[in-house]
Amino acid sequence: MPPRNAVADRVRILLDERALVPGDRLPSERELAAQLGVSRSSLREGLGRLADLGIIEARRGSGTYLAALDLRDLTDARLRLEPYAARLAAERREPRDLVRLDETLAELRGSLEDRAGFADADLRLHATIAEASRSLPVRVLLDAVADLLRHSRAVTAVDPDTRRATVVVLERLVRAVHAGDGEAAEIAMREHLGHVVAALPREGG
Amino acid sequence: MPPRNAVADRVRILLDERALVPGDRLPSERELAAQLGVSRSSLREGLGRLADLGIIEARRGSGTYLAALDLRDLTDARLRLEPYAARLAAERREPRDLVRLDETLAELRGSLEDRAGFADADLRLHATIAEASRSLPVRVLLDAVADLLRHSRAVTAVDPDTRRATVVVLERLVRAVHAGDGEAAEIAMREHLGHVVAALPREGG
DNA sequence: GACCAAAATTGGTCGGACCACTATAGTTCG
DNA sequence: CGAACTATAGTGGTCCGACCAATTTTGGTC
Repeated sequence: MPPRNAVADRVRILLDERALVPGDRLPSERELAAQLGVSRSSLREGLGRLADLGIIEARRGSGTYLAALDLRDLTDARLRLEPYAARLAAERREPRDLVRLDETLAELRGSLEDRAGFADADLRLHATIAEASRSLPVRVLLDAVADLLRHSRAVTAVDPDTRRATVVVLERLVRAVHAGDGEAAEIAMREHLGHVVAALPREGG
Repeated sequence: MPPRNAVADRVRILLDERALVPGDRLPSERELAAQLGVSRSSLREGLGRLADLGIIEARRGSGTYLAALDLRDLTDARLRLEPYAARLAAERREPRDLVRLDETLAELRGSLEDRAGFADADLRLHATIAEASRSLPVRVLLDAVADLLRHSRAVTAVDPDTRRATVVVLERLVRAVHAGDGEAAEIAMREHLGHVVAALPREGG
């Protein structure tokens, strides 16, 4: 997994807590650093990561602002990348990947009534698939996708029934990875993301 | 376009000049900063970007090392993403995108005998497509791809004839974007990348 | 109200200090 | 002589305070 910046994650959480919307201005770097209890240097390292991802935009002399993100575009991009990652994972996975996948699947089954926990386990499953693909580009790109996703709590199914359906598809995906069946894994992932698209909030009519 | 770090680019060039191979150790941060004439803080900002991309790996107490990159994996990932970007570009492009595409195409035609210049213009064309897609995820992801690509001079056709063939396909791509024909743009991009795959150096057999 | 200059605020860069960890060279001991 | 241990120097990671550059706000002037 690419290196992760703890400060970036904390900033993410903070933005989420304050329910900032695109265009909103973040607190100044000095203030944010104070609030998080880290130095401005470390904070800037985290902000830089978010800026590289296009999540925030810094304007010298003015401030740092939250950028807009179209969930449909993000899901469409995932729809192109992740089925490929699933195929690679099925073809290249190693024993430790299968163990992690099984564990994560168990967590998913145990979090059917816990939306946040379910979303968390879902992210972890996707990360494991990326890891198992043994492809640096895939890992880097899907890591960026995950970072973008973390900014939208709206991507997880609201009702438990939908979550149950999700688990069924993911079970099929994991089974395919176990079996080394790249084709089946790719199809399962595509179906899974198709459900994500369907659950997306409507827009513009 | 996502913010870019000038220091990261200079480090990239420096690594390229010294012909470092995966596993090689980079100079220490203090030394590298001195060589580039920037502060260690700024250098670290650039290195952080490269580390996020998985291009380098820092080991505390030991040093920073160049990671390995499988060009085939990278091209396969592009093959999934870029045709989609081309489709979006055809559907969403604005007049200024078309102007830039035409300019870049002209540069390509003029650099048939200049391998480095050709590679440069090629990268710019792909960046313009990403920009024209008007999709933040696509721009972020393809920007990362471009960063990974910049580490491999081996991706450009060696002989002028192949470059000529490349231009023909890219002309078709640009024409499709002009016409707003997403399907044709996607197909053209796929064909273009197919040629890239075919030109990849053989391995392991 | 319009315009302009000064001041405050903000992101960007810098240099230095210290910490945590590693690798290496010396030293000691069996 | 070799192995185990111990300084020691070197490395990336974090922090701090200062200054620079650009912008925004403020206050005055007409």
